Amino acid sequence: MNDPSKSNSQVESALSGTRALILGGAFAPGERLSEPLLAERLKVSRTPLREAIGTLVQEGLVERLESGRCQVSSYSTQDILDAIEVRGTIEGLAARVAAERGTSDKMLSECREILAKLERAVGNGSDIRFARYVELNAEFHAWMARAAGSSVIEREFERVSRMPLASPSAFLQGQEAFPAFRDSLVMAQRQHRGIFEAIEHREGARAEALCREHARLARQNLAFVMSEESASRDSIPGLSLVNS
Amino acid sequence: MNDPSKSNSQVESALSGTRALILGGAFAPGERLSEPLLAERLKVSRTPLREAIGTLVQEGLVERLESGRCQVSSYSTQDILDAIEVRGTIEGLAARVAAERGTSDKMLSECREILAKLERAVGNGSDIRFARYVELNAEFHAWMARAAGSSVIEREFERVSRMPLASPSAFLQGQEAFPAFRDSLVMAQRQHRGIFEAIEHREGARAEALCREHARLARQNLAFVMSEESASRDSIPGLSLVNS
DNA sequence: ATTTCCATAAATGTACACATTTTTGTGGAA
DNA sequence: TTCCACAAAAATGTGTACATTTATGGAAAT
Repeated sequence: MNDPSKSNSQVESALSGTRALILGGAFAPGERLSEPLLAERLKVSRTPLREAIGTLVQEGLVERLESGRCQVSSYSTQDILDAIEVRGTIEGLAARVAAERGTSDKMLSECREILAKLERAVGNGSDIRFARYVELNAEFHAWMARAAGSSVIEREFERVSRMPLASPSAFLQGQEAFPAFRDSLVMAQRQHRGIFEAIEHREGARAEALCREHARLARQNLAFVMSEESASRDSIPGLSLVNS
Repeated sequence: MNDPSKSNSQVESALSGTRALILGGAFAPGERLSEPLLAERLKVSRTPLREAIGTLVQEGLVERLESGRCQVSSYSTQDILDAIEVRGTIEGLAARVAAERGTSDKMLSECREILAKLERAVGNGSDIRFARYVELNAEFHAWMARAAGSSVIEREFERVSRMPLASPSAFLQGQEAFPAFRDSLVMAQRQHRGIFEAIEHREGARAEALCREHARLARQNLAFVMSEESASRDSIPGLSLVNS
């Protein structure tokens, strides 16, 4: 809806195709990309493919070597933790500014509605509608991005949300079977409420601190999916790029 | 030094050329760019020019319309204030992490040297070596980017430093004649010292708060160059893009 | 005078060819 | 064996043509 994704353009096709290949583990971390080969594989010509690769470079999924060649990125666990910290920091900024500068009644009631739906999706904690939760969680975060009322902040917010493996729902795919994740969702929803309240009552510092801590929930999720307990190590998009 | 800028490539030439034209006020804010015309003007073909424009879009200097055309960005004063706030926030994150995780002796002494040079450049406050100060100031900020010891944070740090009109030295060009600016530099140098001390003594919260406040010095500089008192409204690169 | 519509002009998106650079692999010398 | 040089192969950088989309401007109708 928000994303006008001109899905019938060659560059869009190259972008989503390459991204899917990388996140799906079709390349080893550090593996070089060949434009001619990739272009043939994706049925696009090199021109739009190169533009797509440029986008992936700035997203961080691909790195450009000095020679001009590109390689698939490789992340350490620490890299992901740092990216989560960056996201929490920017989200915290957005929330603080939203609180300090104030938010319209219309925005506030929009958020109340999202929160109510989230609570319904979480239910009593044992019968979570998982996919629905992920969708609404994304809505809540999009709301926060807008809440600051600043296009500059919104822009940065969206950028850091796209950092590989740092997105709010990066580790939520197909984990619904694990009780630890359900608990995590209940906790997250409490924090959503807290963040909203802080913004509503113009408590900037509280909103910021809660946002940072909220982002840090992703740490636990990361630790869990990296553990042996989770059989889904390669069901999480992009997790194959994590080395140490 | 740090920037390997392959200065003899066509895309580099297109990039610096277009950037210079925009910052120099060759286009009105909101003016559409024509690839064929620009290409001819810069003596490059459309292929590298398009890549350069893509970079400028992600820098924020150019916006892409839905039709695919591009236009030169237009900023409100608030946009710049917000960008400064974003920069202060990320710099604060870097400083906090540097303090919390600790910084090597080698890094610390590197910074001490930069600070000593800065103090010499500032002198007693009345005979500031302006250009030298700007150069060393950039060094200090580059040091902070590295100090966190995280490539992810360093990357974001550098990104936000490139946001138009939000860079640490965006408003320092050719303002040396004004006493208010000299005072600002003395103040800034005090803050540099404070940030360094906080990092050295592992005082994360202090380092973060000081960084944020340090970035906000740019607000005053902005207010000053926007005032009538400053005759240099169009000697500052990019200031012609500011409307309200 | 204003609006609508259409023809024309111009811009963007894409493919492809070719020059240049980088990588790769082989063979010979230390 | 290991190292170096060099030729072959392959990749990237760039120019350009062309198809398609979008913008422009003027004529006709209201």
